[in-house]
Order: sequence, then C-alpha cells, then structure tokens
Amino acid sequence: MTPDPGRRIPEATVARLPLYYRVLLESAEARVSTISSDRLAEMAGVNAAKVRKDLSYLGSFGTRGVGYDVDYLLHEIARELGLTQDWPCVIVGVGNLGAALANYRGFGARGFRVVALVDADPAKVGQTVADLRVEAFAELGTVCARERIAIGIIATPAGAAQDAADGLVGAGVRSVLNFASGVLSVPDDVSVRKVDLATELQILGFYQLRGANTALNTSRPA
Amino acid sequence: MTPDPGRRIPEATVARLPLYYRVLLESAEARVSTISSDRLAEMAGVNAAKVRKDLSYLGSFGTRGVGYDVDYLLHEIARELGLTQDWPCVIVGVGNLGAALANYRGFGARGFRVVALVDADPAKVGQTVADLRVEAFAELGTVCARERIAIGIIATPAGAAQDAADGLVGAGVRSVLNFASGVLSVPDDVSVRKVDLATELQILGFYQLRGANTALNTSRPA
DNA sequence: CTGACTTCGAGAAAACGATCACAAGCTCGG
DNA sequence: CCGAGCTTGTGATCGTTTTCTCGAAGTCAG
Repeated sequence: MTPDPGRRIPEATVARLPLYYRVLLESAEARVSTISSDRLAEMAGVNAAKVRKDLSYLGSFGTRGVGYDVDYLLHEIARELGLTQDWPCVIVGVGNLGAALANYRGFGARGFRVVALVDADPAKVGQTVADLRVEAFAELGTVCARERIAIGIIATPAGAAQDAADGLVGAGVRSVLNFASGVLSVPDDVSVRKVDLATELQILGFYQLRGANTALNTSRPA
Repeated sequence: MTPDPGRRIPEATVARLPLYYRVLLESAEARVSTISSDRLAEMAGVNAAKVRKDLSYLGSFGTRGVGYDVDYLLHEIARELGLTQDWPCVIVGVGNLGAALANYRGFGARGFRVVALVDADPAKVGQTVADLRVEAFAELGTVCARERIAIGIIATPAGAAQDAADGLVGAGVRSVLNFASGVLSVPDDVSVRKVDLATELQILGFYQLRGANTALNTSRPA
C-alpha cells in the first residue's frame, strides 16, 4: 500500500473529476461555501458514495458532520487536473470543425488556450481564423516548439488523422485529442482521447432500438 | 419489435461495436472477405479475446480455423446498431458548433441525417445553414412531429441546454446527444450521451501531469 | 483420409468499479 | 460537558469487464 506518494487514482474517477469541478464552480458562483457529498452527488447526477470514494482518492478534504469546503475542493481538483497550469494547444485541420473549435468560447476556460492552427491545404495557409494565422502543416514541428505546445487537437478528415498524429508525436506532443474517426496508432507514452460523433450516434441508435436508457455520462475511461 | 430474447449486451461491448464497424468497413473496401479476431483486434487497437467475447454476444458468426466473414459481420453489427434504419436528427442551437455539425460530412454516414435546425435567437431564424432553414425554438415540438425526429443534438450554450433538453423530451424525443457542458436531467426512459471538449482536455491534463497514458477509446459506458 | 495447423467460443479467474453499511469525527443546543 | 444529529472516510461486498486458457471445429496439403 502506498498511501500518499504513489496515490493511484482510478481512470473512472479521473473521468469524473471534471464533472465535479464544474458543479463546484456553479456552487462557488452561488456563494455556497460548503457542500455535502449528497448535494454534490445530486448536482452531478451520480451516487453519493461514489462522490465520497472519488474524493477520498485525492485526500481527506471533507469535515465530518459538515461536508466539503467548496473553494478548497475546487483548488485541490484544479491542482490534480493541472488546471492551475497553462496548456497551449494546436488545432490540426482548420475545416468546419477545426474552425468551430478555434472559435469555441469557454474552451480555453481554464488553462487550455488554442495558440496555433495548422492545415495541409495551401489555400488555407495565411488565412486568419479566430485571430490566429493558419500555418502550413509542414511547419508543425516548428510551431510546436515555438509555442511549447502541450496538447494537439486533430480535426482533419479521417484520412489525414494518422499523419497529423505522427506529426504531433514527432514534434514531442504527448497528449492528443482526436476528433477524426478511425484509430490512431501512437507510442505508449502518448495519451489519446477520441471524440467521435458517429460513434455516439450509433450507440444512441442501439438503445433506441431497444427500450433501454444510457447513463448521463460520456466521460468514459478506456 | 423484439430485439432478441435473452441476449443482453454489456454497455462496454455496445460502445465498441461502432469501432468494429468502422474497421470492418475499411477491410471491406480493401476487398478483404474474411478477418480473424486477431487482425480485427490489431486494427481496432484492442485485445483479441475482447473482440471474440464482444462478437459472441451478437451470436456465433465466426468459423473456427478461418475467422469472420467481413460482409456478414458488417451486416449483423449494422442491424444491431440500427444502422439499417433511418434516424432523422434535429440540431438545437446553430452557433459555431451547431453550424459545423450541420455541415459535417460523414455525419449522416449511415442513417443519421440532420433534417432540421432550431435556434432561440430570432436573428438566426430564417437563415439557411447547410441547406436547411433555421426554425424557431418555439417550433421544436412541431418540427419534431413533422420530421419524425428520433435524435436531438444539443449544441446550445450551457445555460440553454436544460431548456433544449426539456423541449426535446416534451416533443417525444428519447435519444439526446449533448455537446453543452453541465448535467442534463431527463426522465429515465430517455438516453443521453454527453460529448464535452473541456472534460476531455482536463482528463488529458491529468495524465500530462503524471507520466501515464490513456486508452485510445473514448466510447465509455456509464 | 489423416495429421498439422489455425481460429473461434466459452468457462474460469482476475481486475476493476460501484455500492453498502457503519464507525469515527465533527457541530451545536442546552 | 454531554448527547443528539450530521456527514465523512473506508472496509466489505457485489456486479461488471477484462483477460486467460483450452477444447472444439474448421482448413488444407499430401
């Protein structure tokens, strides 16, 4: 047992931390200073025991008989998720989706800022989208180094996604968010998360055929 | 319609079916007529035992010593996911994201067609986006009935998401794909899947802080 | 037809995650 | 200071998912 230093947090818990964070933000804005696991669970749409178990992986932040201090908990979760830091992002592929992502407000909400755009289409290079100049895909390495890119966002057509991923990995990027369909192959030390519209719709299709219901959560581990 | 008698398919498996479907489509296009669980697993980025277990929930479609017939398997998965049917979708909220989704090709890939757009902003109503006329949010009920909407896609700001959901549910829609952040509350018989950029980035942030890696899959049950 | 080889299907075990249940620890009124 | 009333933190339990393993069932060369 490694109680403190090697504190391993289960994937399922990590996937829920952003949810708790959002709920706590709402509470903080409503001038709530203390919140119970019960209330937090209700607002997050999960079960209270799960909330307590999840938070206990971060440490013992609650006060028995009282609940959790909202501000303190916010701070702790933010620290755990790295929201206290700045993560410069690059979007690869400035089509419909890429442009929409670049313009998306509340995106850079906490620490995540889109600082560069890259596209393989020479016609797009030089254009300005969301106050950023689109640069050539060939410059990806240079751009990543210059901007100290931490996260690459792939918004290319499916066919170009692997090239995009290879470029990012080659440029030293170790976290990738992939909006293109299809599977990316990357080295073991690179994290990839996939967001796929078609997949989600197909899952809905399955449950629509049956009578059942799905959970409210899409933040699944893998 | 009776989906099938006792066969219950685990959520985790359902979430992977779209992945297998895509991989099989690629194989079919490459004129591959038969595929082993090993090869399929490699292409999908999962483990072979998992592939076999998953497919076994659908039935015994493989041939020992040979593998699976690509076309047959495609057909069976398509049937299970309801891809053989037509699912008319409405997008609620035609901002940056909503418009990008409406224009997204390969979206309506198999059976999922965006047939209506709705927005609460009077200035947007009447505009044409992706060959569709934007209609008033107040007309949502009428629109859903007229177009026999099966799936509602919420692309509104966070503050309007619950209203959008209520409107959809009130109009009889039982499957919702939510791009807005925050938790939706809906009746038990309604399926909701959430796609949240901020959540995904925050999860990447967590693993970036540590040295670890995440799985390639984002299609998590709940 | 036979034997070597391949691959599926499924039972069993292991890992993981969700939930239960309750002792421990806190606050507050009197 | 004490006892009643909350709420956390966590060991125990249960269900789900993943992985392991191997017999069964097929192909194919000769």
